[in-house]
Amino acid sequence: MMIESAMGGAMGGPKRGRTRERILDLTLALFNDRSPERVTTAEIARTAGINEGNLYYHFRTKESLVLALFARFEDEAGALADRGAPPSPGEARTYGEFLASWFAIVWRYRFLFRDLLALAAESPSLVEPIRALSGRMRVAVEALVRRMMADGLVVIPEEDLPAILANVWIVSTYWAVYLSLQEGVDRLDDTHLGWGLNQVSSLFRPYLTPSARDALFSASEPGDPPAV
Amino acid sequence: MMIESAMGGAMGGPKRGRTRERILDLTLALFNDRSPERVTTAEIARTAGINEGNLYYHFRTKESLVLALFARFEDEAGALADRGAPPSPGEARTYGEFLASWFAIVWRYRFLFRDLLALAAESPSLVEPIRALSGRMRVAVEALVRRMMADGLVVIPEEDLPAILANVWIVSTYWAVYLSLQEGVDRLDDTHLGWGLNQVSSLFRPYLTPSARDALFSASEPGDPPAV
DNA sequence: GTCTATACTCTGATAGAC
DNA sequence: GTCTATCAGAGTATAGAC
Repeated sequence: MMIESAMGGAMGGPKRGRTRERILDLTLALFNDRSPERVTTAEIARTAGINEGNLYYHFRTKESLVLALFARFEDEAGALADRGAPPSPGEARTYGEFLASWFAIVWRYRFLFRDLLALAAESPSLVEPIRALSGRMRVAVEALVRRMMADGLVVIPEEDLPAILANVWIVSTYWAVYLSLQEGVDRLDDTHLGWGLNQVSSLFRPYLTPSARDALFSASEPGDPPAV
Repeated sequence: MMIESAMGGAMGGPKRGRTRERILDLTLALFNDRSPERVTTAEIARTAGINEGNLYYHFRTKESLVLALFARFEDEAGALADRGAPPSPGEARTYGEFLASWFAIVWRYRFLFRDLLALAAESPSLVEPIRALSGRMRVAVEALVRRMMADGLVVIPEEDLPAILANVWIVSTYWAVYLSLQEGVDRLDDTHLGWGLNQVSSLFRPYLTPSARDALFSASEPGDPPAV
């Protein structure tokens, strides 16, 4: 991510110590397509065009691949969470953009979310990081929503808030499963992100103040049906 | 379920051709606890107190165990879906009870929902049944909601309905993951069902007419926090 | 119906030459 | 850094006696 620019000259060889990154990239793609359990190290090596022994030079265990990808994800998600709410509080559109950023990250690393419990069970060292990150996002989302309330964009009874926040987490994590299963979408792509965003924003819709209804989520085109 | 009472006398031997059912029962428990992928046939046999060879007499493949359990689930879910909406339309409480029945079934067979996509990938013969059943429930839920609308319990703009129905599916399927991950509930049990029910009903809450707010979901005690 | 013994395959992982 | 073996273990499944 920030390593790219740190490399010296020598653009000659297509591989310049980048094998590791290449492996991670295509492993992410494979894991997203199926779960890690159903992707073998042999397949990863073959896809990378290298030998299995070589793969194990770069990653001594299969789990370390998952760990490395989680670290990548954590970097991106953490940066977003720390950045917290969007810079200009009054600007309604930015809320939607924050949500869109979060969605894009979750989408990029969606294999992590397909079966979080299984992931935690197989990589116990991930249990705490997962929980921590999940909690961090939960706090960020709550802060965001409270700012929306303070800005008068939305009116939510205090007692309704916890349930809504939990539903935001659930829907923003698992909308893709619904889409691929119920709507028969075999291979999801970026165009379906808008649909997921709409599902989440629909959780807030009944609470929106009239003025906010127009401004909010205008970036994600609320009414869009999935491009199936 | 209805076989129990059909058995003749001979209560002497604890096993009376029931080994198969016993296997299914404990396999369901094991699968619910971890996914099928992480439960071995050896473990199933050991838990059943029988030999592995014997297990293979009753179920020639591991997949047939999953298939048999899905068939069980399908029976229960199908019966509920066909029964459709509750008998007495005017009675608000019955809507909540229908939802509760659905929840109980999903809960009993929760391993099927933990990673539906993986399940479909590994048992291609389940793809259509899963999709069909999922669609059937979708229709049943929509009919239910429309009756609630007709009965004046709830007021939902037509354009909001599709998103809400999708969210009902998503939340009612994956609330348990949120609970165990975010709230740190290690072993979920029936007492947490109320929490899940509340999450789903909270999707309708802002649309409820004042009179319905009191009557509806009174069985599930809306405000209940999870008994963590 | 149940057990013993065994076969076969897949997969993650290691050792060591180049 | 990369490749060629090669291994050990797990896990599904079968054959056949009782």
